[in-house]
Amino acid sequence: MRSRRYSTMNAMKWSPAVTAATSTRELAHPSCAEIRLEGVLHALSDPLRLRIVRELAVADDALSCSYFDLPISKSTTTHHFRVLRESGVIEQNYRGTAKMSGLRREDLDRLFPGLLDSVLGAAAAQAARLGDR
Amino acid sequence: MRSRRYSTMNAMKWSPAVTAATSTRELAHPSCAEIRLEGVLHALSDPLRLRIVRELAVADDALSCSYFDLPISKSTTTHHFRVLRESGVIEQNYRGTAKMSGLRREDLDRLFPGLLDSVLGAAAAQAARLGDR
DNA sequence: TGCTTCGTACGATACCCATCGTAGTAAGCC
DNA sequence: GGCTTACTACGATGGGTATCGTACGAAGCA
Repeated sequence: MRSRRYSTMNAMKWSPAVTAATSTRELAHPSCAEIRLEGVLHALSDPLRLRIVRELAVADDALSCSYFDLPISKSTTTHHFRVLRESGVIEQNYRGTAKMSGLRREDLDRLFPGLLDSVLGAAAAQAARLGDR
Repeated sequence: MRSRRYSTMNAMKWSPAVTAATSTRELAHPSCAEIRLEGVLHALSDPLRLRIVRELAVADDALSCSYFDLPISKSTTTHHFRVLRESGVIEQNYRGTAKMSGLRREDLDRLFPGLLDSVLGAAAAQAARLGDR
C-alpha cells in the first residue's frame, strides 16, 4: 500500500502552534524546511494563482488581496491565497483591515535557485505568445 | 465474449485526430502551440510524475514504461504517462510491444527557456535536502 | 456607538483526479 | 496456433479542490 498522492498541505492544516498568542491575528506559514517542490508547482499550476504571483512579482512590496481584480468570489479568493501561503509561495500578514501578500522570493530562491524566475519568464513568454492580456 | 467488438470503438475514438499516420498505433501529442505552462506545472506537481521526469532526464534516450519501478499498478502508471504526454512534457511511441517515452526537451526549452532545468535542479536539491532516495 | 470595509469560517456542491481491478488489444516468440 | 510480454480502456471509488453564498469577526472611521 502506498500513501495516496502527497498530502497537499504539509501536515499543517489550519491550526498549528500559533494558538498560544491571545487573539493576535497571525497566519501560519511553512518554514523553509517544510516547503515542498511539488506543493509549489501545484500552487503555481492554477491560472488564477499564477496570475496573482505574476502581479506580486512586479510589485515593489506586498499587495492587499483586494488589489487584485479576480473573476471569482471573495471566498474563493481567500482559498487561493491560502493555497499560495501554505505551499510557501507567498507570505501574508495583516495591516489594519487589509491582508498584505508578498512573494517569498528569497526563501524560494535559496531552496530552488532559478525556479521562480524561470516560471515567471515562462508565464510572460506564454502570455506574449497567446493574446497576452 | 470472445468476439466482442472492442477495436471498433477504439478506432472511432482515435481516428478524428487525423495525423497522417503510417501505423494505426499512433499517440496524440499536443503541438508546441498547444502546450500550456499551467498544464506542464500541473503534470510536474505529482511526486510520481516528477520522479519519472527526473529519470527520463538522466537517460540518454527514450525509456520503456516498464523500466520504471513505480509503487503503483500498471493502470495508474498508464494514467501518469498519459498526463505527461498530453501536457507536452514527454513524447511516446510504440516500439514492438514496448512504449518508449522521452522528454520533449527541445520543445520545452524553446517554449519555456530554463524551466525544465530549474525544475530538475530544484528536484535534485530537494532530494538532497531530504533523505534523498 | 454604529457603520463600513475587508477578509474568514462554514457548509454545500460539483468536478477533478489518483488509484484500483478486470478484461481486453497488440506485437513477438515458440 | 497458442503463449508471453507490454500496455490500454473501462468503470468504480474515494479523496482533493474550486466554486459559491451566507453569516460572522476585526479594524478603522464618523
